Amino acid sequence: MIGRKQFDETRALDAAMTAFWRHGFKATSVQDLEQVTGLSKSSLYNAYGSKEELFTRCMERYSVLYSQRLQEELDHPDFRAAIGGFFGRLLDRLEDDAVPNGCLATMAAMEFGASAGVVGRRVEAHLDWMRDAFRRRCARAIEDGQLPRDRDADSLAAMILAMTRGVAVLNQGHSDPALVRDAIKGMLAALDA
Amino acid sequence: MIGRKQFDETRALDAAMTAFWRHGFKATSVQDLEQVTGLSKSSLYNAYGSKEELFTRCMERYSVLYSQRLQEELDHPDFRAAIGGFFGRLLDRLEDDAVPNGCLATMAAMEFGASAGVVGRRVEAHLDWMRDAFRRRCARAIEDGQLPRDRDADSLAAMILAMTRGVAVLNQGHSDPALVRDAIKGMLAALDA
DNA sequence: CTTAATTTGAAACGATCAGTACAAGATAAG
DNA sequence: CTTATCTTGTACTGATCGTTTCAAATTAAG
Repeated sequence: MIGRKQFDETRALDAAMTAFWRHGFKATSVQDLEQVTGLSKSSLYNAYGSKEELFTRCMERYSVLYSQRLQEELDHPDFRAAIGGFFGRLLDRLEDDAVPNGCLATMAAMEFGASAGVVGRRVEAHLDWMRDAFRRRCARAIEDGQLPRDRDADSLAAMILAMTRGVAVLNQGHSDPALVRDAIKGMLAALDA
Repeated sequence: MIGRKQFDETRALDAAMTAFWRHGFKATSVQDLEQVTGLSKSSLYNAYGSKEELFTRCMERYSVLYSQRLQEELDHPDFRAAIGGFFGRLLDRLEDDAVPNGCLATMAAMEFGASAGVVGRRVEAHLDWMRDAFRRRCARAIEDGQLPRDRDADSLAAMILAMTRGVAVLNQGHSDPALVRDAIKGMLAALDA
């Protein structure tokens, strides 16, 4: 098929995102991307420029589709319900077979590190953005008395952020789903005390 | 140089481990391994069999050199000091420039997943082994009254395990070392309450 | 000294990698 | 209908991938 563009860029992006998410950046070849998107090399390079640019587009899309939705849970007025809801939905997603295990952003963090490259900067920005959402929610809980006044929103938010990365690793690296459930349960119990 | 073996296998293993740790499995080529070990392909393949076998040897060595040492901190009779000591030493290591960022086991978990392969099984075993150490320490704290009786050692241990993975990801994916420090601080505060 | 065992360097293996060149084919504007 | 523009399929690029082969070189045993 030739002439005007034959495919839905968003649909192709989703397919590529899933492939990266499942296997990582390096382990996903351009040939793999051809298969999952149904496109040819020419179309891929014409539409996205390079494998790395396509990956960053996938990270953007991942943020919109998954991270943003999760953050909405934090709006719940009850702090405990907000955090519980966040991790509850995260847990649902981790156990959903229709979606890959682990977390694309966490995978990118481990594979690219805090490098000077485009991806590294995007990883860092993603972490900052998520931490900020947690921090705001914790500060609000301290303000309205749902958390003791002597709690520190900054460090609490950093811990919650670390937990999101931790459960992603456990979900990716261990076949027992109860491990992630227990970790979340343990965190919620610690927050309650 | 030919005849009897010309190199120290352990020294070569350490060099390979560091390279894998720094760049990941796929991103470390056999050519890279030749460079950092100073050995030729023949010697590497003669000594270790394959890249993947060499990697599993590196994981074993990593366990001995780093994870075991960390677990010794858990022996401290005071629970809070035990956990604080564990994460304090972990933090020291993460901020030590002489050692790569992140964590080899966490990297392996993300790169290989809970796959059927040899590495995947080793990742799972590593997680089980660490969780067990935390669980035993928590159970002891519940028994001797340093933790409330209604705490659950299983889920607490899972949470602590998740935190170890989480801070490794943050250390790898963010250039600000304060982020990891804050996360640990937040966890210790939550455990205290 | 002879012989068997072992390690090493060099070269090559086919496969796969990301990326490109280019012409054929289709559309849209005139 | 003509022409300019854009997309796509095919083929190919040089580089690099992990691994193997093999003979030269050295040692250890008989």
